[in-house]
Amino acid sequence: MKKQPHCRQYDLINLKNKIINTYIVNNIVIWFFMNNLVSIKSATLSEDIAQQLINAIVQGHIPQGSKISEPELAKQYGVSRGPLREAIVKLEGLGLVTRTANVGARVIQLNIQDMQDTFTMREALEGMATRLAATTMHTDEVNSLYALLDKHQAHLDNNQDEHYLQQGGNDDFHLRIIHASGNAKLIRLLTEELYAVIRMYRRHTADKRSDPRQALREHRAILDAIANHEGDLAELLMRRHISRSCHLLKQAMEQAVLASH
Amino acid sequence: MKKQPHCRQYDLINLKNKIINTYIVNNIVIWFFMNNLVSIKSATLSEDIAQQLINAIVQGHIPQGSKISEPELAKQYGVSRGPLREAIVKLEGLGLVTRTANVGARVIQLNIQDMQDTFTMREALEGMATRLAATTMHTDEVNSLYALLDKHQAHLDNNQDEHYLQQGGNDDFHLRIIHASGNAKLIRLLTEELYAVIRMYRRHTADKRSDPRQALREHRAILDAIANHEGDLAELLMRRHISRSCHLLKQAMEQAVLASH
DNA sequence: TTTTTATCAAGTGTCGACAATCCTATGCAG
DNA sequence: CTGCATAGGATTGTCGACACTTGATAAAAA
Repeated sequence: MKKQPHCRQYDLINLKNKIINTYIVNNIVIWFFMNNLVSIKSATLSEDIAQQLINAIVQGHIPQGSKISEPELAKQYGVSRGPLREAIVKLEGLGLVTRTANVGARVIQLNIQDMQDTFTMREALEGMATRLAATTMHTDEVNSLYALLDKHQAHLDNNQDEHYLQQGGNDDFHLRIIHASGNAKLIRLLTEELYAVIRMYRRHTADKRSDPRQALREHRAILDAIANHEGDLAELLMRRHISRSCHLLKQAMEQAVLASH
Repeated sequence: MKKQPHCRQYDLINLKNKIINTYIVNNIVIWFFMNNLVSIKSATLSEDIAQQLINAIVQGHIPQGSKISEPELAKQYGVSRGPLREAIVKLEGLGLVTRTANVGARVIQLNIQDMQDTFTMREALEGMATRLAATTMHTDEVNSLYALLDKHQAHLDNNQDEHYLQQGGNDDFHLRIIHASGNAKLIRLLTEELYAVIRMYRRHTADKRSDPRQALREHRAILDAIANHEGDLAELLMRRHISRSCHLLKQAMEQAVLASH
């Protein structure tokens, strides 16, 4: 078999008269063949392992507080310890594990104090993102967000698929506002680093206390402020919204602690 | 020579009737012998290399935008490529370098947009830290900070050693407020991750426009608000203070760009 | 019994080597 | 001269092996 030719960043290559479009985004290689997705994989093993580890930790397959054994995981994922260690270093940077020299890595232990600290940071950052979005967001993007909220409303009225809002749907609104801020640093920190821990907290506490209708009302108020380009108000409302969800999560965690005794 | 016994975390060991106190803090090993500092070094090579690389980049010994060659640096620091790679992964997490698969790492290129994005994040985070500090700071800590500002005032009145304020002295005030917030996540992000890039920006732009007396006045106003436990006001003042320094830095960078043409 | 010391397997930190990929230079065809 | 294909050196990604540390167990001393 002929050796595969080079695939460069955002490159269009011609392989035996077949047009293959190759993208490399964030070190993830994506192959299109005649506009159809052919293959998608990380360019390096360590990227791959890191992503798998993040998912495993967030979803609880690797329990919180447990020790991470390098030889064991290496065997499990079928790689050597080199890429695995790189992945662990990355997880340490994300705050998902803590490492001690000559001892090893340990998955973080969730607790109320840490959760509040995290949500306080999120409050500050996402509040700022909302303020920025309010000053720069275009009318069509605002309308698109209104349509998203209408869809959420429809989901609630039909009283079906309520899980959708609790899972990804609720995040859509937040993520799109964050991206609308246009601040690359802010986007990276909130969406790549902080959200891993936040999703972990939500995953591990079945927050049935949260009221989707109340959340939707707050989302509408925030979007109204953005549509009117009222940065101050938008930031204030977003901070209150996050602070409130933090409070609810705290109650759920306290209840879980009581139930376990 | 007898083999050295184990030195565990926060351990007190007895080596041939000599009392040696061993601390391991943040993977940095510190040895005391009869209350005198004997030796201090990182527990692992990668920690050591990472710290040296951070300093080299922040102080410009490794120029911005330059490519990082693993074999070259490994030879230079006298280590193998393994620990060096771990250090580079860490630097990527700090946002000091960007990595591309199969190509390598590159020191970030400073520019005005990135600087503004960074300072906007800092504004949000340090504003929140100031708000938290205003609600929790004790009287003695407030007085200690007033003493610090008086010292700064004395430095200014003597019109000597003005460099002290520009360098570390100015940061003292900010760092102590951040620590007073009591939010561990916030402290780590601001002091360990963000400040590396911020120091890099200040280092590479001789910001002679900044007026130490004005900065000192603003510091006093912030501290007054903290002393009165006015969280809202303290946050507002800190954000304005940071926004102003961002504006000055931007002017300096624009001037530097013009001068280089 | 209690405390100290020695021993040992498991795990982590580090290294050198090989395979895969990228970048540059050279040659060739048009 | 320009554009494309190929070849080569240099760099990155990955692997297996070895030295040192750790934590626990067993032996020895008080």
